[in-house]
Parts: sequence; C-alpha cells; structure tokens
Amino acid sequence: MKNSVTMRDIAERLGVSSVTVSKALNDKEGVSEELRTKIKMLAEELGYRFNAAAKSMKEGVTYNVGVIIPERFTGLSQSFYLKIYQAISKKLEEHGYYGMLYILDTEDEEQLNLPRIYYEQKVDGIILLGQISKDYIEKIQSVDIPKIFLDFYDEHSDVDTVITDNFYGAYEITNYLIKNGHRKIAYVGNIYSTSSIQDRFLGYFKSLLEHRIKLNEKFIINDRDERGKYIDIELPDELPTAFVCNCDQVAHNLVTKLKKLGYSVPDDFSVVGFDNDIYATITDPPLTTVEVDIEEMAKTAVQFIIGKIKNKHRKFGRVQIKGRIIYRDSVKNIETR
Amino acid sequence: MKNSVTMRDIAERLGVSSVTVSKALNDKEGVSEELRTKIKMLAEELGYRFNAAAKSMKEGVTYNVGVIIPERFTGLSQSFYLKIYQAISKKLEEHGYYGMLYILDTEDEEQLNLPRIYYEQKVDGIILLGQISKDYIEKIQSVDIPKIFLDFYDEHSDVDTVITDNFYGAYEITNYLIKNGHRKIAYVGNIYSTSSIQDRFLGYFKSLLEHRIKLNEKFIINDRDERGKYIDIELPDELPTAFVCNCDQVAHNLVTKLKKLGYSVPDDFSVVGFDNDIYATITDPPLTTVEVDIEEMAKTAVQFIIGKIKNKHRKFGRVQIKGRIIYRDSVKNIETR
DNA sequence: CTGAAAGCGCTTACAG
DNA sequence: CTGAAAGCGCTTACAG
Repeated sequence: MKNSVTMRDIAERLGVSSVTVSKALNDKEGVSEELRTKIKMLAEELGYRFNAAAKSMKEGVTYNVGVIIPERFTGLSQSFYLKIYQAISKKLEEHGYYGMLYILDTEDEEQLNLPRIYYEQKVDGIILLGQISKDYIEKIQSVDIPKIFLDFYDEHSDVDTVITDNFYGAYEITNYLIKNGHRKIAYVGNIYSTSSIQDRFLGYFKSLLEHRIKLNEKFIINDRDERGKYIDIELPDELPTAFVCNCDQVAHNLVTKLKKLGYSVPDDFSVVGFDNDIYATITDPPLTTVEVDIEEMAKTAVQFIIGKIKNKHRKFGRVQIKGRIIYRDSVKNIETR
Repeated sequence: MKNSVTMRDIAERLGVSSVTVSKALNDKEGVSEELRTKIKMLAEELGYRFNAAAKSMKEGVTYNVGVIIPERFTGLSQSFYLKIYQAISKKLEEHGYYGMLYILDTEDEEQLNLPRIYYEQKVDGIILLGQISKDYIEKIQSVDIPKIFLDFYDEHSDVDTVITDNFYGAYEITNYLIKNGHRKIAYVGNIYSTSSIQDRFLGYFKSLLEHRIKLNEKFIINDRDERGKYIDIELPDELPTAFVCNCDQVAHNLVTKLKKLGYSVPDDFSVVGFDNDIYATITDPPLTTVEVDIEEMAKTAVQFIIGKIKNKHRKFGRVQIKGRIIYRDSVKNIETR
C-alpha cells in the first residue's frame, strides 16, 4: 500500500497544505467551501483512501471493537451468533467503529490466554458474547479495557451486561398457555445448568404462582446432564397437558419423542420453546416460542461499549431486553374441554 | 489508551534506546541475550502491549484481512459461514494476521457500495465468501486490492478462487449409490440456478456415463424457481430407486414429502444430500451426504490471500477442495433385489 | 481562511 | 552490541 495516495499528494497537486486537506476531507471548519469542493473532487479522482492507521496512532485509539465468541458456540444451528454479530457490526459502523470477530478457541479459554487483539491493541473495547468459563471471566476482568458481557451474565462480577429477558419471556409464554386453558404445565430443562435455563424456569414459576397453580415437582423435567449433554427426556407418570421447554431444540426433541409414543402435538399436548431458532420452524408443527430481540440487544451493547470507550468510568449495570412471543401451531386451546 | 506503556517507557527505565527495545521484543538480532531478557521481563511487568497501529503506519500495512459475507447468507441454518470464518481467522492468526468479518448488507450490494474497511484501508486484502451479484463482482474487480473468492466462482473473471469440489463430490456419492445396486437414480435441483448445483449435476451425470446408465430427463427434478425459492418437488410418474439431492435441505424436504406419501426411507427410496449441514442430521433417517472440507478451504484461501498481499502479482487460479462422503442411514443396498 | 510545527509509537538503515 | 536520525500519514494547537 506504499503507493497509495495521501493527503499530502492531494495538497501538493493543489498547492495547499495537508492541514487544509485534512480539514476539508473531515468536514471541519477552516476551509472555504470552494477549496473544500476542489479537494474532495481531486481526492475522489485520485482514488484517495483514508489511512485509518495514521489516525489511530495519532489519537491512540483504533475504532475497532472486538467481539469475542467462545468456539463451542459456533457449532450447528447456532446462526444466532452470526446474526447478532451482524447487528453489532452494523451498529458499530453507524458510530464510525468496526467489529473484529474473534473466536476464542477452547484451548485458549482453558489456558486463560487473552486474545491477541488485546495484546496488540487492535481494539478499544471488547464485547464478550456467550457464556464463558468463570476463570476466564476473572482473567478478563483483571485487564483494564472497556468490556461488555452480552447474552450471559456472571453473578459475582459487576461488568456491564446486556441479556435477553429470560424471566419475563418464560413468564409471558406460560401465561399464554394458561390463557389457553392449561393448568397442568411442565417445565423442561436442567434448572441447575445455566443461568438462562434457571431464569426461564423462574419466569414459568411466577406465572404459576400468579395463577395459584401449585408447582408440581414431578413437572420439572430434566433435559441434560451436568455437562450440558442432552439426555433422553423422561416423562412423569401423571402427564401434564402442556410443556414449557427451555429452548427450541429441546422442544423439538420432546415433540419427536411424543410423536414416537403415538401422541399428537398440539392435540394431545401443547409444547412451547424459547429462542425462535431453526428448531422452531423445523419442528412439525412449528413451535410457538419466544423470539430474542437481536437488534435491540446489539444496539444496547454497542451503545454501552462506545460509552465506556469514551469514558472508561461509565457504568451501565445489567440490562434485560424483552423478547416477544411468536405464535405458531404447537399450542391448543383446551378451555372447552 | 494514551496512558499505555510504550517501548520508550521501557527504554528509559532501563537507560537504553527504544531501538534496542524494539529489537529485543521482536526477537531481532543486535541485542545481547542478557539485555533482551531484562527488557522482556520489564515489558511483562509493566503490562506493555504492542501498538499495532504504529507498526501499521510505519509499514503501510494493517495485517488485517477482510472477510466479506453477503447478508443473505447469515440467515437460518447457515452456520457454515461462521465455521468457515472461524477456520479462516485461526489460519490468519498463525500468519500474524487478523480477520475482520464484514457483512455486506443487501442495500450496499445493490448500490455497489464497497465496504468501508476498503475505503479506510483497514485491511490489506479481502476474502469474498459466498455468491455475490455480477455487478458487485465487477465493481470489486475494478479496485486494486488483493482478493480471493471463496466458495463460489464467476466464469467471466480471473480472480483467484477456492471452491469445494462439487463435481467430484456428486460424482463420488452417485458412484456409491450405484455400488449399492441403484440404477434408476434421479437428481434433484434446478440445474440452471447456481454454478454449484450445475456442477453437482454434472458429477452425477459423469457417474451415470461411466456406468453406462442412460440419463433419463424425467429424472432431473426441479427444486426451486429462478429466484431460488423452493418449490414443491414433483415426482416423476416412473419412480427412481434413489435420489441425489443438490443439498441437504432439499433432501430433507424430499424425505418429508416421501414420508407423507407413505413411503419409507431408505426402504423404498435411498436419498443422499450434499453439504453435511444441520439438515443432514435433523432428517430421519440421518442423511448420507458430502461434507465440505472447511479446514482445507480456509487454509488454502488464507495461503492465497497472504501470498497476494506479499506479492500482488501472484496468481493462484481456481482451486477445488475435495470433500468426503459421510455415511449415514439414508441409503439401502438393493443389489439382492 | 490557511499553514508550519510537533507528535502519535514504532522500525529501518546506517553509523559507531 | 547499541543507538541517533528519519519517516510512516495523519491531526491538534497555534500563529498569521
């Protein structure tokens, strides 16, 4: 790139100084409109491209924000992460920033290796996307760079965090089942596994409480072992009429199982999911579920990180972004039964 | 970041020059081992972080490579793109480079707006990932920056390209069907739609030719309209015993349809797909399919782009990366029939 | 409105 | 082995 056009080249051609060119191109005051136009036209003509590195060095900032995703979230069916990255980078661009997507591999996560984008000052701040190990959280906390947690949170830390409102989403969708006449409602998910599964459970529970429905312990159905691996879902002896699943994939598994047992959804059982990912539409019937508001999450995260880059002492706390229910065909109104 | 530690800080503390610090930290010769160790230790102690922007400016390069994906590929079930980005960025890192993922939105694609990472010299080269409009290809061709096309190609251009070997993959998987006794084999895909569907068709055709099986025109079954939208698959009057589908998603649709008609897979019909994406495992039975070698594609693309960054006149041509067949349960051996 | 000077943090080429 | 000087391309603060 040594051969590329600089402000100085433009300045020399026009017999002005590079200061003037800089002002003209950056729409700063102190240049006559006439000269500004001339400079801009010549820049265009010569194919001038701004040198971001020079500005970076001068200002001591990069205008890059790292978006870090642990490797294990890049597997099948996780297009959520690509979508949210897209939303983030679009928002960043509106503020004159760029996203650098960094996929943290499992080994580096275990060995607590910070990403090289940190060590080489490639970024002014970091958005951490997706649950990461406790130790890594601590490690990254020890480092003085603006950071945001997105889509997960850690109880022991006071990092500014943007998450989806799991509690409220599960609460709302359980309300919806109750409105459709269901009172025997099970929750499917290992409630000790992740904070989002737990919070969704609590939202479900609150809905029951509000409707004076007693929580039946046998209606809390496990879906995965302590290491997160899905296990075969065991149905209780006394069956509910509806299932609130902690995510669409588990709802999909459940529907498959119910069908194999000869049941029909939603005629015999209503089933709802969470996330509105591919499993929601691939299931037959398609699932009523809670959609995460990706746009809003990205927008908020970007707002926070830029706020912190500009003023490292700013605090935003933990913000929850509400999702919305997507109504499809997996719920039946049984009120008239 | 103005307050961060610089080489000069380290130099002053040690009473040496910053040149020496630079040499020591970069493992260049011209520093005694003793001094080098001292410098490295102090750097560590002070939490020195290298300033990539300064190096960039000095050398006129950024050590960033843009990976550009058109927006429409970030939808449901396309985790392929995140995976390949991951592989690319890992390979880049091995060479001291970084990936910048840039999602080109549909509007910018239509209006032929080049990404801002180009205009601001944020990257030294570009990997274009996923079929992009002809006009945009032309636009980006007009611009003098090292570039690689990945996972698609354009017949009229001579850009260096890395694609999966569609022809060979379809050829091999059709051979496999024939080895399992099938002779009436249909191909499912609109062969005028994309180059990969067409190439896969040709691989299928070659396999037929080699086995002296006549191509039956009725066995070429359309799956989408000219705008790429899936249409209902129409089965021919005389039915084949096996279907080669141009992708897993279409294979999934086909299996669903066959089941609705009361048929069983693979007992009544064998079905194979291509891509080995989520549809391959979500289908019941899971599909025998062709897996794309993401690692190898990424590695090759990175090798090419860095080669071109270092020497812009280097040419690599069009390289095809072979996939491999993943054997699952959607094919039945009917030889003994 | 216009521009000379200084500086951001590094590296290269050269001198000692 | 060590370092003074120059320069990468921009912007800021100031002078005219």
